[in-house]
Amino acid sequence: MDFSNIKIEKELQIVFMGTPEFAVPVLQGLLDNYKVRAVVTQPDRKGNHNQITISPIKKLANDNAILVLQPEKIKEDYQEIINLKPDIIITCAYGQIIPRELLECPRLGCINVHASLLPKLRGGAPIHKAIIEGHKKTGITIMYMNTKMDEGDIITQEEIDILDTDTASSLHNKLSLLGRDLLLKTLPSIINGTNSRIKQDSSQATYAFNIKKEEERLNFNKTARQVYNQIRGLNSWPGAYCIFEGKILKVWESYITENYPVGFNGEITNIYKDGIGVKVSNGEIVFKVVQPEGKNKMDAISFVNGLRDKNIVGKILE
RNA sequence: CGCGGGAUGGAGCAGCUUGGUAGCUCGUCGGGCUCAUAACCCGAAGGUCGUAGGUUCAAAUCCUUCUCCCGCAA
Repeated sequence: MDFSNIKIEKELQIVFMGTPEFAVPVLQGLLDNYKVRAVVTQPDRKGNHNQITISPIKKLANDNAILVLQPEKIKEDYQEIINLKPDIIITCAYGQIIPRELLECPRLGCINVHASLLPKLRGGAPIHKAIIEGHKKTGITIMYMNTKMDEGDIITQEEIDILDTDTASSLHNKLSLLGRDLLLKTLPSIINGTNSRIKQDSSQATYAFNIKKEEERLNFNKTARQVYNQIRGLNSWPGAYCIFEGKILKVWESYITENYPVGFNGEITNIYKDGIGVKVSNGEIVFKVVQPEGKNKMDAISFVNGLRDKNIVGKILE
């Protein structure tokens, strides 16, 4: 065994930038194999009431006694990172565009772990969009960063199938682990300079920008398949919703039936043993797990049981 | 102190304004009917009404404290 390489790697100055749960396995993988000099993550945010939410990455960094930096605007506030003289910066779902000065700082460059097969699905919500748009496969791309969103040169990619039963949450977890593995597999070649570097074909690019509130709302004029994809594509965050009697009703789980009910799109067709049937343009979808405004998730039957007027067949969801 | 909803048997809710024997739809268990059933009928178990304190003859209900959950907004 040649331990000299490992020694060099251990002495690398690695800075990791990331924020949500998706980046946690990636950072953990790095920690298990390398020394991480510092972690950059988004500032703490105020949640409900006064509760302050710190990012999962900050939590992990704290547990490992690693320096944490949380610039409000990385675009202006990056000198502290440069002062660390990083050899390489690794980002994964950080949440802000990294400025040129920082990109040009590390001798091995800035590399990013992105959850799609670039140039497809550039942007902040590639996992959600892959499911919502009904893609059959997606994957992980390890790439060099530039000043634009997910447009840098590709180092390596790995593909994964999207199952019909996948949700954004399950796909998120698979991709997160795949991202970790692919990064660890690729990193040695980046460190010794033997990696490949392929320009993206921007004419093939598609985009997956962050989900807007309006994109979370169900549209029952669409097909059962489209509604189904939207529901599982937004599970377990932020959730698809519709309006029932003036209030938000989130829908977490559903399935498609073979029925072709008559009536308006959005009309409640039936109360089944395991859910609420709703008419859509080309058939019927059944809501299995829902969540009324201000309440916890519950199975749809419990929701019906708790209603004052349980006779909701014929009512319209908007 | 960003805005708002909520905590009541295993689940989901009502009751609180106008204090006075704990209610509804389910689930569970037992029995019945049935070729059969997720259907129907009969019966039973199961709750210190989130925590702590206060007012009162009497508090799920009124007042105050704390904890936790959730929607929106960031």
